[in-house]
Amino acid sequence: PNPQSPMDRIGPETFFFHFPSLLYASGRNLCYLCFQVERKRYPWHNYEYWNSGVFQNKVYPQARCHAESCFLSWFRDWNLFSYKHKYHVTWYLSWSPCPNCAKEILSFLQEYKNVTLSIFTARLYYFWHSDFQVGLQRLCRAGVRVDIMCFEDYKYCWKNFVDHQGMPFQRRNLLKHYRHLARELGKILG
DNA sequence: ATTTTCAAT
Repeated sequence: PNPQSPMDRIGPETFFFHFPSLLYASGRNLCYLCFQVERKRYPWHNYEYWNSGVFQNKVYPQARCHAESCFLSWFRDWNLFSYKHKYHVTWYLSWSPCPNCAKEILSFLQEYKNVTLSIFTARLYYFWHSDFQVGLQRLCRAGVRVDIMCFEDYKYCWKNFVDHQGMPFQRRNLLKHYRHLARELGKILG
């Protein structure tokens, strides 16, 4: 699958359907990945905003591409990317990474030592399966920040990744099972 | 509430 360009924003209805921190999230058969990339050009500089957008997993006739994988191939193939600068990537995911994606992320970070990653996820994907737990543990051990999306994260996403047309942020049920999921993640990561 | 969730029916 060739890398596709990200979207700028998603609609409010998509955000409110796909991003609530539900424990039982039937019908969320897609995954959204909102990303922001910051760049530090010189060691004595601060990180500055560099790029942002939204990926959705893709289903090709003969292959599937999880949202994380879409981002990574886009980032790899991106000509403007430079090994000379440092990058910090932030993801806001509707589902946390599966074991395969965790593996792919880890080898990406092995390859690009100038990139660091923070993952904020709305929900934990199959969190009761041990292989999914191990994937998250490995990410954490490799220095990836892994957290459940909190109120501020939702507000940030609304502002930057939702086509809100001036509508103020509403929390609705976005944080419904936040505490439960944060506890589950805490148990997984120790 | 021990679940179906990067679809399959």
